[in-house]
Amino acid sequence: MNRPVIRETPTSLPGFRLWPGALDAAAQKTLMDQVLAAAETAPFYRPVTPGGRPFSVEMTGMGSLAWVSDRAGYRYQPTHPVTGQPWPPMPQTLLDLWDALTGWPAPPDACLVNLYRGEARMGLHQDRDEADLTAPVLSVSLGDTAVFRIGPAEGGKTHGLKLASGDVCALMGPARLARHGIDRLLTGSSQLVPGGGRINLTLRRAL
DNA sequence: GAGTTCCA
DNA sequence: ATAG
Repeated sequence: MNRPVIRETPTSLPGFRLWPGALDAAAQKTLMDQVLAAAETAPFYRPVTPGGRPFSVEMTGMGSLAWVSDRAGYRYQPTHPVTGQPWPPMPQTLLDLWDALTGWPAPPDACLVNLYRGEARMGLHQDRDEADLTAPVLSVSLGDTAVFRIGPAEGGKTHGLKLASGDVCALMGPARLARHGIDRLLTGSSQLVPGGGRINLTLRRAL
């Protein structure tokens, strides 16, 4: 990355790690441009749940695999569901960030790109569609600040925190299966995403 | 606003 | 049935 991580904020949930401002403005812009370039060939689309209800977020992906949802269920697949083309490659900056922050010995093979605009949100859920549930999940926030909600895997009390552009967080170890979601955006808090909104990059090992 | 339960 |  252009710039090393400055600090890690302690959190009350063991295994949930937060690096506020891990990416400086220049690194955010570089990454934003890379995501927009990827979206030229892998356009954002709106998935549906297995029950046929549309998501409020739009999605695309990068890397050898990306997570998709449709009437057939949840899965990782190697191609864009609309174009049928392979996902664009994962930017090297993301592979470097994964190495630097997680130290996991194998690189991520999937990067889900979620676009939040307006009232878009993501209900509380667990990431459990990956083959190896011990590998970390790394999340990069770009654009508008969002209220992120997280709580224990077993259920119980959750708490909300703001994730701003350039913040990076991880679910690892005992927090790997933590319940988490996005309550709402603070619309207009950033100008990074063209047309406004927030883009979240989620790096995972799907296989 | 936060947290729980239910529905499908 | 699902991250709705």
